[in-house]
Amino acid sequence: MAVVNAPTSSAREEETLASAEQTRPAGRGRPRDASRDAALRQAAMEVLSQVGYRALTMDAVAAHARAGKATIYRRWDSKLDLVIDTCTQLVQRNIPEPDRGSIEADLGDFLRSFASFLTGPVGKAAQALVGELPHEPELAAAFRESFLLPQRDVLRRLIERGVQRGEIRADAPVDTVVEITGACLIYRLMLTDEPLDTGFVDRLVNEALMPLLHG
Amino acid sequence: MAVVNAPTSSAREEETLASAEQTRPAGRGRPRDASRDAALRQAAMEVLSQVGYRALTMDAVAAHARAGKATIYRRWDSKLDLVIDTCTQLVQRNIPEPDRGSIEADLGDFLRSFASFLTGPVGKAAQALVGELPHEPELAAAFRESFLLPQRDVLRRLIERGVQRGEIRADAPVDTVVEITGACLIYRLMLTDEPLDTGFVDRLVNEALMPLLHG
Amino acid sequence: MAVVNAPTSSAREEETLASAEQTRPAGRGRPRDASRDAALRQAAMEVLSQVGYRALTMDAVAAHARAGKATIYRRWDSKLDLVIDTCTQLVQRNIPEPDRGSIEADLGDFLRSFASFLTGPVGKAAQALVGELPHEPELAAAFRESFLLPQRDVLRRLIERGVQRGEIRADAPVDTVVEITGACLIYRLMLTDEPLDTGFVDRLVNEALMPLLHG
Amino acid sequence: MAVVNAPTSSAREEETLASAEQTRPAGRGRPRDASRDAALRQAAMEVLSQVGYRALTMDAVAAHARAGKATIYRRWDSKLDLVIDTCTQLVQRNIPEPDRGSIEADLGDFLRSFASFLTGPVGKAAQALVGELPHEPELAAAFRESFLLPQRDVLRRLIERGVQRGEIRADAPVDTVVEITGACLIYRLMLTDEPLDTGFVDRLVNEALMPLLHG
DNA sequence: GATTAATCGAGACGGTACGTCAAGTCTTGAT
DNA sequence: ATCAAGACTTGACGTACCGTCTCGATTAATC
Repeated sequence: MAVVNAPTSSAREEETLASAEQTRPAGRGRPRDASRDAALRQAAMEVLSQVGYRALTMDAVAAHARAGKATIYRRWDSKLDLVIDTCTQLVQRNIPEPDRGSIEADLGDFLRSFASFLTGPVGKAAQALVGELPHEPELAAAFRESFLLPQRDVLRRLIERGVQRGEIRADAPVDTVVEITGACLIYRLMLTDEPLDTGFVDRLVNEALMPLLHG
Repeated sequence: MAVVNAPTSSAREEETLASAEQTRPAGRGRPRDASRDAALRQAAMEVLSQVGYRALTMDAVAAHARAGKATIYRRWDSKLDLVIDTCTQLVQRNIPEPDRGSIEADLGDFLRSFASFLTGPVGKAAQALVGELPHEPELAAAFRESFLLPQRDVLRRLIERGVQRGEIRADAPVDTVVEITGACLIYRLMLTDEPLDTGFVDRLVNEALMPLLHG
Repeated sequence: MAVVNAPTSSAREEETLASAEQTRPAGRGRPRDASRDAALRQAAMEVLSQVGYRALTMDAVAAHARAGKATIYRRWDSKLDLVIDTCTQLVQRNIPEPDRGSIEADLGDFLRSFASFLTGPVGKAAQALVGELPHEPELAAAFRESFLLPQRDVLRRLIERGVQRGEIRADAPVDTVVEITGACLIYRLMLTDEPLDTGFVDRLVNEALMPLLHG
Repeated sequence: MAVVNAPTSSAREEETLASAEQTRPAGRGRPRDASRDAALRQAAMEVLSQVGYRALTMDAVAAHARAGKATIYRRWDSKLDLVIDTCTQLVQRNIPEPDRGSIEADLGDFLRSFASFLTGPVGKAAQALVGELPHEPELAAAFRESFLLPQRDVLRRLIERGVQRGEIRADAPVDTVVEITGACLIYRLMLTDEPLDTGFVDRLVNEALMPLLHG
């Protein structure tokens, strides 16, 4: 998977996609125009959320960004690579971690903000990638690392703080609650035609998460 | 969306995809060979589960079924249409409804069998379609009707029988439990690299569903 | 090459296309509808003179004649076969042989009538076939036998009568004159945009044919 | 009709096909690879003379030239267009104009070389196009301009030199002789199974053309 | 009069070529 | 070495046609 500002040939697969931003060694010729990165990613995002992954064409992205296709392929190896990087780029540091002293308040805050984030263009883009996951291990890894894990980790920390505060019983099924939470958000986002809104989040917290945690 | 054995132009969109099998009004020419329907659907299923949706080509399906491409396009409007119909066709009547007199036993039975069904080729195919849902309203409707609703309905009936038997408190959050169940299955199937197996199902029932129902 | 009213499998290649009309042995089932022959030939002729050989489709011919394609293929082996037979059918007995006692009058009469015949639909059809001649030996043979030879023979007889009457010197280059005549008619018909009309025929006779014959 | 190195949309129909070679206005992208033009034309010529016009497929031409089909369609609008251009390209400057001081020698020289040219692949290709002439006015114009007119013009000049030298009577039917000559060559080339060889040319000159010119 | 078999229109069938379009690579001149 | 532009190969797309086959419905000759 190509990495922005790194020679395509360099293999640094072990790194996280998130830390992809990196500079070319030094170079003798004209330096890369960093503004093209942003323009291309934005173009990709626009096209992706408008027509979906399958109907996204590299020519369309190039045209949207008034760029040449080579300028894209100099940065990313493939259409898939471009889309992955574009999406993960946006997820980074978009996950706030509330700490208001109450597990119920923290849960609500976090889920509401995460839900509204998923409702945006990133959510649409993510959905477009789901179909590719089984046949693209790299994509699958990146997807989990960028979309699933961070949300999971924040959530787990929230709950653990609640445990330490004594709000939650010690033997609460944390893993299960975390999984349920992620699953329900994604489910509504991608499969159901029901809204992923505040009402839903509140109901989820009150009827499922809190009861399970309180035992 | 084209319907087998009905002229493509005929609009009977209101019907369920499941009941799609239908005969042309009268027709004086050579009738459609019903065995081609099956052969094509099977070929589509094979190719789909082998290489995924994006890499599935109509030529490959045609070759697999020893059919001409026109024979495919006579029945379905597009690659997407073929795949949708092929999948929904398979989901029908694959959902058993256990009734062993105990909500816990019924839940376990049902989830185990549904999970193993999802793990099969149909699940793989379904995943390939998720990315298209936002841009294909018809597909979305068919998907929900075939994949989501039947499972939901069976589950709800299971729970309601439990309520009637007095196993479950009357004010249990049935809708939420139903949604959680579906969401968790799909989540594991499509997004996580963790297995959708018996252990997972049992844990889900014991740690989440039963507690929520018992209150 | 198939022959009307004869089983396709019967090989009677030695016969002239012209004598193609022939009856099936006896047969037990429903007899061929002779009126379909004519309808199909006429339909073929119409389509051929309208859109040319390449753009002629069997479906179009069938539709024009309100016939099924099988009804065509029962009579002719292929598109080419149909067209050949249709054309040669029309050439037969369309070549009058004038005998007014003067070579000049006979020549003029004959060429005028032949020219007007060529100007009709048969000429258009014939032109459509020229491109196939090099790759279809059977067609080439039929074409020569039906289009070229009869005209040549009549012409040669006309000239020989002139020789016998003493109008023409005995050592006139008859073969060459005959060839020139045919060549010039075809040339104007197929390649030139100049008309194949009475004026042209008269000029040909006066400026070329008669001088050559008189020496 | 498309023109090499000119955008297909540009309408410069008034120009001769022969002068078709032309450069795009300025163009900032990668310029057309001129070597592909030649490779494609040669491939077309090879396929054409091997299998004929009808059996010529664009895929075959592309494969022969190791080119993509898009590369063909970027230059020519259709199979017919490709073939026309390929042929007319070859005719240009293939017509020598002998001047040995004697009409008889000049005629013989010219006809022999033209006949041997026609006997080659270009002649075969030309034949394949005759059937399309009535339905393709552009083709017809190009065909006449490339195949018919140049030969006619050279011939007429030959004869006129003979007139000026006093070899030929002033009132010789030049037009008719010219037309006869072209007609007889084409006739043998395309319709007859008799050879278009030296013997035929000599006979034509001796028995028809010279007598008509000498009166 | 019932049977039989070949015909009829209609149109589905396998196959092949069509002309279009997208992915990813390469080549211009210019910066 | 980069940029925009766009030509390049490859390969799938969905359409159209050929020649074959299959359906129900005629239509004679045979039984």
